[in-house]
Amino acid sequence: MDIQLQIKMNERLFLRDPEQSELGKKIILHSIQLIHKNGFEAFTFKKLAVDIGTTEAGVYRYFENKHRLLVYLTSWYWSWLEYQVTFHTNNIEDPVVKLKMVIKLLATTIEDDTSTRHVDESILHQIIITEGSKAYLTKRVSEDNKDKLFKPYKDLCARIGNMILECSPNYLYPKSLASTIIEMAHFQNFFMNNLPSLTDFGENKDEAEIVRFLEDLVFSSIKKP
Amino acid sequence: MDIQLQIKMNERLFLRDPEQSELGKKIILHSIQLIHKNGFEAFTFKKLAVDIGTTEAGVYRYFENKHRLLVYLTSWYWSWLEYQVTFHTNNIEDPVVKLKMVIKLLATTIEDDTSTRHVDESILHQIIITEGSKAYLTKRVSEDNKDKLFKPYKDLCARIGNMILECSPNYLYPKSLASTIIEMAHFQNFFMNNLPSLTDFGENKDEAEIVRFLEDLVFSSIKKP
DNA sequence: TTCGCAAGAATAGTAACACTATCGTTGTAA
DNA sequence: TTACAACGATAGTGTTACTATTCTTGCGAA
Repeated sequence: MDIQLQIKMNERLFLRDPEQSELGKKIILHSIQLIHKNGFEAFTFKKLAVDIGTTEAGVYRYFENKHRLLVYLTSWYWSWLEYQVTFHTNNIEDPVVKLKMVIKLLATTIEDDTSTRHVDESILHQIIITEGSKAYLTKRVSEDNKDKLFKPYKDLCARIGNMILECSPNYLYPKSLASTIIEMAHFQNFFMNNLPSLTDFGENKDEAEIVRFLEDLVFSSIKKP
Repeated sequence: MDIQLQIKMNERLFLRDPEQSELGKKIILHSIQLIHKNGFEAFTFKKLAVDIGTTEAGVYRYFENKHRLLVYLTSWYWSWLEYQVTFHTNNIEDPVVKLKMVIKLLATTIEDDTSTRHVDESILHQIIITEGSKAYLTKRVSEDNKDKLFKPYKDLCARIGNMILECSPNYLYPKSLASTIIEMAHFQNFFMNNLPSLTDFGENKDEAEIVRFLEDLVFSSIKKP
């Protein structure tokens, strides 16, 4: 079975749809590699163009600027992750089991998904950990939000919020708890690997411990008194 | 009583100590205003120099580059906040009351502290919310960490972790919970004001609700079963 | 009183970055 | 065959992120 997964992206994210051409796919593939290698600050369209074998102008035909490209990548990631969540929680009745599955998906490094050939999800996951929040921590948030650029993130958050309510209909902060899980799944991972004294996982550097921490956090909070 | 508070900063943060001269203090004061106004991405030493009435080269004599200046500001903020925590929890015996005070200090906008004339803490607080994590979300984290640039952040985190242990000596994740509180105090605030559907506080936009959420999160987690 | 020096002002210069514009080529769909 | 879209090639502009040099001023020690 060789099914290719295509994610429909918000058209405001790009000037020309990168999924629709070879050059476009190369831009996605190589930008992920370059950002992962040098970090978003050091990433430029010039370097990307050289890497691909095209020109700066070529890249600019697809994306307005590098920030938009980052928003595109994060957006793609959250959409893909919501698909993963849907897929892996399908047919599970117990909302507690569902929520545990979500936490695992959020906090565990994913193996590369072969159904999306031009994206390496495990590298993208690393990028989102380090650069993801830069997509919205800007003066442009509100504008970008009006253009619905953060919809995938918000959809995922809403879905997790609903699972929390399924577990515990009276819990007061489902959405905030959902965004907390999402952010902390990434931040605790970053801290564990880079500033370990901010976590309790510095010794083993084991993602499974982050999962346990998050499960403890969530289920203590939503359990009825 | 007119007592001036002076925070001893790590010398690697600057080339020349900005606290020791008028120009230095102006750099701090105006950089806070400019970053708040235009965001860190749009902030440049050129603009800062014009704003102050000096030259680019003048600013470069104090700070290596704008990232270092950001690290300086965040570092200053965390030191100042730890001082606030020490001050406001002094003589409080009950660790639960102490922890509640900390959450309040973290999640509530602080009035300007007149004992530090060249820093407006309430604006700085806003900056840390939006730009704070950019100080460490870089490829340079490990190097900067070796230079102990994040010590104030880590100290605060350790202190809160210890309070958590005072409340509940058997709790398994005091440091991770501490960093979670710190980060979420800021992120939930940012979300509330910019991406409200990621929170449960969009209607009233009241910081007190963030405090209640965090208190619920913390005390549910550390309460013994 | 002047000498020496550090802080800052003034100015200039460079490489990289973030774009924008123009023009020519090529493949393909009408 | 022709018309157009995608891309390559090239050029150019203003800004950013620095570095370097020279000059002025004020201040403390000799």
